[in-house]
Amino acid sequence: MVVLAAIPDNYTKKSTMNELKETLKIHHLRSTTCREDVLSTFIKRKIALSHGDLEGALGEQYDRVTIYRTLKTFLEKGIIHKVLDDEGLRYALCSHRCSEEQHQHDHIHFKCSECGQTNCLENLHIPAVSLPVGYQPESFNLLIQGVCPKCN
Amino acid sequence: MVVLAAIPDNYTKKSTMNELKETLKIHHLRSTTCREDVLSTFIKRKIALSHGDLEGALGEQYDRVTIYRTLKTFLEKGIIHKVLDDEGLRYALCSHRCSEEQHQHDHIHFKCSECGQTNCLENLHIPAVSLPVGYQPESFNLLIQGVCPKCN
DNA sequence: TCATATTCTGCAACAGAGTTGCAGAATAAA
DNA sequence: TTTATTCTGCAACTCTGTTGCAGAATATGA
Repeated sequence: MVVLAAIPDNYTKKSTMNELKETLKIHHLRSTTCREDVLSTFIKRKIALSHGDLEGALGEQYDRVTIYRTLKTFLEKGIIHKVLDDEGLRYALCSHRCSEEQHQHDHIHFKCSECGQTNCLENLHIPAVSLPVGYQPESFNLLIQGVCPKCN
Repeated sequence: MVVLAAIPDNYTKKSTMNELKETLKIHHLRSTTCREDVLSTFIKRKIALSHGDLEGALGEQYDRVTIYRTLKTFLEKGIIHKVLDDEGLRYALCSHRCSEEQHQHDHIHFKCSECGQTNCLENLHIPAVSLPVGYQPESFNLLIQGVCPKCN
């Protein structure tokens, strides 16, 4: 079955189209050009995107509201997740297989203070934190700010 | 010298007033009733507050804009810091001695999914994360979501 | 205590982010 | 191809946050 992270970099347009449709289908969403374009923008750019970024990329083709609703739907279905830094809210693809029911909750994000881009650091674990008595943790979100390899 | 975290719970109104004025003075800010009230709200509530929270508490006494500007000033002076979760932006007192020049950048925040309150967990360290080659970290921000001792 | 330079506040007006209702358009499934 | 369901665009709105400016309040030195 299709997992987003498995989509190769050098995909052909046709196979991508099928992958996109497939991904939407898995999450019980209708295939529409807007959803395919939003999804494909996330896949191509590989970084966390704000609503503004998407509006910049697709704003002439789709209404602001539609993009908002697409993001909201993708969030609910577990296709993307929120990424927060001190500049505001962005979204990034869920690399692990998430769904409406089950969502991978631990994330490490790295925000570069030079280029401003935010990436998910996959395959990294957040080390255990020993919390004071009484605190029952459910999810962890680590935001690291610094300089990324490209800008280093 | 006065450190905010050192202000006792059972302070008298008068001594608090002096503490507040003192704190503002340390950071080279004029004492105004708005600033004192905002500061004292943070001290009393002990949790991270949004602009909306403060407007709810002080909105009849002060203009929206003034509260925004007070928060901005406090941020710049290192009196408070930003706290982000998936619901948005809040602010919390800096417990360590921060200033305009030097700011303690590593924070652990705990957000309770029951009562919705967010606390800073002082005295806790974020464990070392081994980043991929090329990433140069500068600051760490860990948001833990779960159930707090009060709601447990 | 008073005068003055500096800083703060409130108001008005604005920009941007995000939401809602509704009618018409597009999709999936029979 | 038909039909039920879902999606989209439009209009209008709320909420958050910002800016400019004039008048008010504060700190400082005399």
